[in-house]
Amino acid sequence: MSWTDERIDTLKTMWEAGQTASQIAEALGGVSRNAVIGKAHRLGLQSRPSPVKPNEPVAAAPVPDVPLPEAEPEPAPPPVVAAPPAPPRPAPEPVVAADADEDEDDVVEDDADEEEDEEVVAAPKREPQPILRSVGPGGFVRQSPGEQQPPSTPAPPRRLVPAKPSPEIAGKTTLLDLNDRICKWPLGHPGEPDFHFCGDKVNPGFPYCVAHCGHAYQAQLPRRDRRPPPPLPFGGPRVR
DNA sequence: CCCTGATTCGC
DNA sequence: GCGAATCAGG
Repeated sequence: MSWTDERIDTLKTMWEAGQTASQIAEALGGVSRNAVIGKAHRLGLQSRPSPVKPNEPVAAAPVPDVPLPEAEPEPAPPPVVAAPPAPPRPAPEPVVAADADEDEDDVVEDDADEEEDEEVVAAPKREPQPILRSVGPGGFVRQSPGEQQPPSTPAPPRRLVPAKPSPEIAGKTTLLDLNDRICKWPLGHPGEPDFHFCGDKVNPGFPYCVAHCGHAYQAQLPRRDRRPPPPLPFGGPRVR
């Protein structure tokens, strides 16, 4: 694979959106995580908080010694005397109940008021899905060599709550929502306000849902009668 | 172990 | 320019 404008655009967009190199590589397809990172750097994309990167080299000139004769009234540091510090901070007790002490006399009528009792479930850890042999709309059959992950426990019936992105993009599948099991087919163009992804369940084994697999994977037709308008994931060349 | 990004270096 | 190999932190 080569770095076409589209692919670079995708890389930039996703990188800036905070996607991991692995995710980007997977979305792009045909490239490794390293390739993505390498390219990102060559493009001059700013590195995001990486695990291995404490801080700047030695920058800070070890400011000489500022004796500060009469410095500020430094609160007496704990005179080390084996004084078992305060173990305070009892249980923070994750309170949810707003008022329980004051306002004992609540009105006794509205209890049907079910606010969003968000049950924040940890980030959707991506876990392999049971691979199901699938057949694309065009009748193609995926015959992957030796890359079929073994089945694993299906995700438990958890209710995922979106981290509440921006109001206008609510309901849309954004870059941040991408994972292994939703259709990554792009709708719109990166950078545009309503750019989002299909978001349907993927055709197992593919990055797109069944419908979009139909667009992405075309049966090879004789050159003579091949359709010009190609798939162009991620919007393809910007048309404005 | 897994993950992450950074860097190096042969191509 | 590219990306595998390697490194190193979490």
